[in-house]
Amino acid sequence: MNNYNFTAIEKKWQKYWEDNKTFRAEIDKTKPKFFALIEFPYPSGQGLHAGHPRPYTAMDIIARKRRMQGYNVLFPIGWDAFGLPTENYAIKNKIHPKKITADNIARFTEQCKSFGWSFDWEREVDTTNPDYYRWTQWLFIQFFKNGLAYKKEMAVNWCTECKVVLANEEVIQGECERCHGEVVRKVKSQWMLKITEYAQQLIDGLEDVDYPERIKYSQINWIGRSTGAEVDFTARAVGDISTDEDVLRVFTTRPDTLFGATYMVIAPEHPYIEKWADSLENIEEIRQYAEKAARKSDFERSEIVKEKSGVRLVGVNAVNPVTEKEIPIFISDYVLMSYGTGAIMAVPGHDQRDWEFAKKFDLPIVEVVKGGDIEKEAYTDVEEGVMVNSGFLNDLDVPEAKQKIKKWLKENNKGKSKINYKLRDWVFSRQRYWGEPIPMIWCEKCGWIPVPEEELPLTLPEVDNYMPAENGESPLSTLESFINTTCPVCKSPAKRETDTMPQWAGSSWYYLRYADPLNQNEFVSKEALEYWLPVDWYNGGMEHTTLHLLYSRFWHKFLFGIDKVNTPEPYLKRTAHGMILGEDSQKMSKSRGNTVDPNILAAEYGADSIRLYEMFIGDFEKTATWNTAGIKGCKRFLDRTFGLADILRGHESREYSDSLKGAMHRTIKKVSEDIEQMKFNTAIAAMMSLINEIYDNGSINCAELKDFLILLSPFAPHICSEMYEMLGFGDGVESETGDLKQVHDEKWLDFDPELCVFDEVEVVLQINGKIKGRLTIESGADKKALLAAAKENEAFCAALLGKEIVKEIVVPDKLVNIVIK
RNA sequence: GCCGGUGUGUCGGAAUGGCAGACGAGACGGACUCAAAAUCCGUUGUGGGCAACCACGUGUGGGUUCAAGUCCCACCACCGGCACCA
Repeated sequence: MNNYNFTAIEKKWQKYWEDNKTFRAEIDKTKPKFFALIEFPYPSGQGLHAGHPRPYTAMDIIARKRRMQGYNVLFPIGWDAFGLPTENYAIKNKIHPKKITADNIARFTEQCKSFGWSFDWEREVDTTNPDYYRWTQWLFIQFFKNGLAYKKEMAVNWCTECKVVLANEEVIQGECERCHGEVVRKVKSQWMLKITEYAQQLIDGLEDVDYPERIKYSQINWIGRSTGAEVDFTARAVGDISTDEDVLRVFTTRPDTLFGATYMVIAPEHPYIEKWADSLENIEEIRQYAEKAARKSDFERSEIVKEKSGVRLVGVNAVNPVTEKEIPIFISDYVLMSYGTGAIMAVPGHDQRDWEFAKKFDLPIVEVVKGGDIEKEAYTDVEEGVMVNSGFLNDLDVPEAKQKIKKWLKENNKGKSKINYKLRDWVFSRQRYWGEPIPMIWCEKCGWIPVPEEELPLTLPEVDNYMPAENGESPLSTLESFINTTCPVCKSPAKRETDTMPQWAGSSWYYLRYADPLNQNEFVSKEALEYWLPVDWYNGGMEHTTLHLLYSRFWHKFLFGIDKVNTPEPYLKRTAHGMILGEDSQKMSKSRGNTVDPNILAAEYGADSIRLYEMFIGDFEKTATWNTAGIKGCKRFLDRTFGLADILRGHESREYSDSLKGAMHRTIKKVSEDIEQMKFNTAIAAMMSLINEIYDNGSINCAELKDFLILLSPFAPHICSEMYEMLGFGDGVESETGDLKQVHDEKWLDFDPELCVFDEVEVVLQINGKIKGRLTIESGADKKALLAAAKENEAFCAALLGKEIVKEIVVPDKLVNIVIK
């Protein structure tokens, strides 16, 4: 058998698809639409790597199948092109990032096209194109106008290497996600987006979408809802009744344990510390502790997890609102200013951290819930346990006590029920060049004013040096011509914001732009929106679950709220693929030298072989280890597919032959169902089994080969198109020559469930669960017939002879098991 | 520490509670060839036996069941996420 000439074939069909705009998507209301989305790539200088083709081929298979099922498919591609690596490369090589980006996109485009993915290339978007980021800026202004973008002085994560502010989510174990530089805390004025306002909606919305449980679960955990109560304690200087009482508010999930609160702890950054400075005898010690805590990154703060540290505020005490006893106040870095109110009531009997702290500082531990041994550890069980030492709460169980104390707090104006979220607002400012300029103007008289929408895009100006300024500000801050402007409201001199947006900005709404990428008047037209949205199926990486996926859901919910989009959720269905590791089972990286260039392999084995291999490598949802040797099996399978032409018996047959009919129907069923569940590996295995059976059969007829090509075409579209044309398949299968007939114009195949079953099945005969023989019988035989047939089996009978039968288990088409004594 | 996931031949991996190892890779033997590659045929979990066959076998230990890779309990290892969240 000759190997097929994949180089020529793949070029030919790629050119055909491009010339004929085969995969162009246009609104057609006579057809159901299907919006298939992949995570658009960051066009890095390294080019496509082995990880890209896996998710892209997977969605391509689904998109191609949907087209054959009669859907009008939108399957777009674009470039998430702002970002640090490009900027760092620009700084190092003194090349404009725009130029680098253009080169990278050109390279990526060529590489993507050589895999034959059925993208609509006319809808390409590029987040760095002013026609695109004009609308990213416009969207920011909508956030601002609706009170969801605000500036805030805050301690931020500062990467000492990149000299840039990072979002909490970009800090990995105290290191910068990108450069692994040390991250410390630094106070800066930052633009923030109020994602917290959507915390509840982001949780609730998950009920209506088809996401895997593990994704819903991580998003819910990330948002971190907890229900409890805010309780107002009072605090005042010791022995000085003339001073005013201050209200020290805490958040607690255990208001039922209020009688056990024997001290309080506030965060080192708590504003009351300076307010109370005059009353505090040890203010210097307190300030020193606070300063030390501030210098530590969150990582370092959490590293000292075993040993609790803190300083007592000498001179100010608090009063527990129910016991009315005076209790001490401490500062400690285990209390975070960013969560709750920055202050806690400490209940050492029933919270392990408080318990450890109390042991260290020798503070009273009071049992208020019976059930544990608080000498040894805190008793935290809320399920069973009865209140004690708790005044009017005594003898209630925990849930009852929670209800009663909340009522009491409300009636006595000492607090109220409260829901808290771990989710924090999104730091949206970057002091970098290669990002969308934030379209805001600072006017001494009018405050922050957005750039008038008709002046958008606010384009990135040319600079000589892309390096952030030494003080950490954006390179734009050194550009007088950019900074100086006039206030759009009062026309007096004003200054522009010099921060740019984070990379997540452009990717938070790109799926919307795909619906209407060339629109110059709106970010997307109503008509396009109503036809194409929401996205029907979005596949991407697990690593974006709590970042990109949550951010874009937030933007979408905001837009839904101001009536700019028509659905509450952007994505109906989300799936996640596993990563591809290098041959050494390590994450692929240039420094490890274990990267794989899929284009080099495609040149050697053919794009269809690589597509197939990446789908065959293992369970799509799990990480997989690359093994170049494994491609051979897929290449052989395609060679054998091409060889089917040699054993084709004429062009007459319109129906499957008796010898292959069952196998054909079974494979159609298996492949159809497996694609829907993204079990591509077993779908391919089924087709391999079928081809083995065809070769065992010795020949194939025209109906069988044509349908085999239809089935395989989403996986290996080039070879299938070629054979389809070569063999003259199409409307009339008898044609010998054929015009350019395209396999993807065919209808996807149906199967007959009745024909999927085998005529005969082998049934296992067991005695006490041990296999004693096998029996071939027509499939579907009922229990009685099966048992009777089993008892006629000689070896089986012999084993049963003279034994007492206790039980007979018969499973049709599977087994007969007889339990004997 | 907490949460989630995974653990099956030499390797990648299959198995609605019903014949473990589909499919592929690799290896070995053979055919073709001057030879090699490619291709084709066969063998390939472990131990025992000339054989048909027998015993054992899905991280470890227990349990449920006529029947467990699959369900339950405890543990171990690895991978990923989170890091005192009141």
